[in-house]
Amino acid sequence: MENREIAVLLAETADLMEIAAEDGFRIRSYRNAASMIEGFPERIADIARNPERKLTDIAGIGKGIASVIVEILDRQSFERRDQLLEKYPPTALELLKIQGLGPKSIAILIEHLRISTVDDLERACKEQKLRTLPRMGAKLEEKVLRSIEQYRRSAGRFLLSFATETAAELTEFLSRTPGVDKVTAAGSLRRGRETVGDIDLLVTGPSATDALERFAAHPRVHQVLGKGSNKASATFGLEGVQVDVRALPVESYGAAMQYFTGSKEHNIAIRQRALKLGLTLNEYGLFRVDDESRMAGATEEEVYEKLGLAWIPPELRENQGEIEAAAEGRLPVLVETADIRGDIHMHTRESDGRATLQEMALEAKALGYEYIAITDHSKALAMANGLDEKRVVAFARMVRQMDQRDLGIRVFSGLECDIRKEGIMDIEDDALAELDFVIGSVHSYMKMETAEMTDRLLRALECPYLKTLGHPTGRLLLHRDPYTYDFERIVTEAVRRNVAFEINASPERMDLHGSLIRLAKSKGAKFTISTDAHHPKHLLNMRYGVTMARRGWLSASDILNTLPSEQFAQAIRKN
DNA sequence: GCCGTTTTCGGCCCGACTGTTTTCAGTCG
Repeated sequence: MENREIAVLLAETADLMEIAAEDGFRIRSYRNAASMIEGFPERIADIARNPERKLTDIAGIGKGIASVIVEILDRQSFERRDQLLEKYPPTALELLKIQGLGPKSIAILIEHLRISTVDDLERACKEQKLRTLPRMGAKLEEKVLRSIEQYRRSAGRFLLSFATETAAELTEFLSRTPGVDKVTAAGSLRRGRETVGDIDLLVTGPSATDALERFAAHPRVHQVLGKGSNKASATFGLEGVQVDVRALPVESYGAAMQYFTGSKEHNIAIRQRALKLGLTLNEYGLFRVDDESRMAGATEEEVYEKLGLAWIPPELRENQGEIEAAAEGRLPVLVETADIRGDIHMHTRESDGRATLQEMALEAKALGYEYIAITDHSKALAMANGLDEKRVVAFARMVRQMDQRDLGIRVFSGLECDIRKEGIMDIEDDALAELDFVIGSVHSYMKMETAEMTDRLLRALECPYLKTLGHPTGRLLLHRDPYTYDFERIVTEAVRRNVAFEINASPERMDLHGSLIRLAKSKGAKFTISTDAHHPKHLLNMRYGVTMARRGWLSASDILNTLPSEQFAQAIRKN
């Protein structure tokens, strides 16, 4: 059983406990344990099995949850969860995703109206049954109906790239308000999560509140959800993403940035730390508890500093050890987009790309890269006009004979070679030997059993020409789950064979996930970051790969394509 | 249910907004 699955069981149980109105602190413990487990770099199942290790050594896991985990590993559930599921239908968890309804209301709806699905809820609203219940009225019925519509339209989450572009559009728009000095995006967008639920924009300046009016009147605002003197909320654009704009006094801007960037878990830990120092932190500033005097608030740096911490990059703020690292001065220097010297996964018209090698190379050069690798598909992807051995060899020769001085950028001959069902590389070794750089990727049979997929990848790793595993988990965000295999085993074998892990920067993939990157790094893995571009404009997506790398705590030295061209060529030379 | 360099018991993060109220519970971030 994987960490993510254990975490889901604990988190869902916490939700049910909330509906059952159990002790809030106990619920928080379950949630906390779930989030620690989800981000934990080792497999919890392995630790539980190892007699020399103790689950209770993990922060947030004590005796109670340790025994729950053992039970989960044994039978995929545990006693308290079973009891709650007898009382409440599992579909009740979906109701929690409806904005405006919380656990208390849901408990009442289940008890009085036997509501268990979103469809039930919609019917009850339309039949005006909610208003018969305590503390519920006509306005709530309307609000819930709107929330249901929103929920169905978007499933509530959006790609980071979409949120980034939307935030940029609105930031530009709001910045043009007279008397507005600064507009900044906060929230999970700033932390670089691969999907975000809503967009938080913070505005400051002498007339910051004018920006709220201006926002509410924006032609692409779909529906204003609320507007006061400090905050305006609205759904925006065709997709209906929720945007919150907050106006803040300049002396609170840093505290607000800290507060609204989150994560929730990070903030709780930070505020606990503040209390231990006799301080209290809220979105307006850092204050002494005894005389309420202001200690900090204008900038984030000053808030962290007064708490005895180095400034923590937003990508790390998940309460996964970053606070301890900041206290001890051992935060990593994270990789930046400017560190990347070459994009080494891209396609051309030779397979399913939209541009020629020259067009891709010129765009890469314009972006300041020193080198690229052209990595078209192999023949298994017939639909993509993948290359067979003959074309592979011809392409490698063509690149070798090409006068690259004219292009002004070095071009490595590469291939994204399909890893076939049995783990065999799609192209014969003697053809691969002609190339500078081979990526191995899975594109088919992604629903294999874990053990079978592990064997498949182990077999692929035996190929002496393989340099990188492309999009290593195959996930498509909001669309397709990652395929499963024994990740640690593959990491160990990849490290032994000097095969790197690709961090695929395509906004639909952002594959690997941050916690897997961190796990792989802890085992000594190396990485590449590439866009998998099928068009020159896709080369701009590099930032999303770098964001993922940062969420995996990587420095430039962990990443092969931060090397200068000659050293990179050395690094990918055949073993 | 977790945790501890004051503690193995008694704490556990903080504030705004809203709707349904006549003083506040519930929800959200």
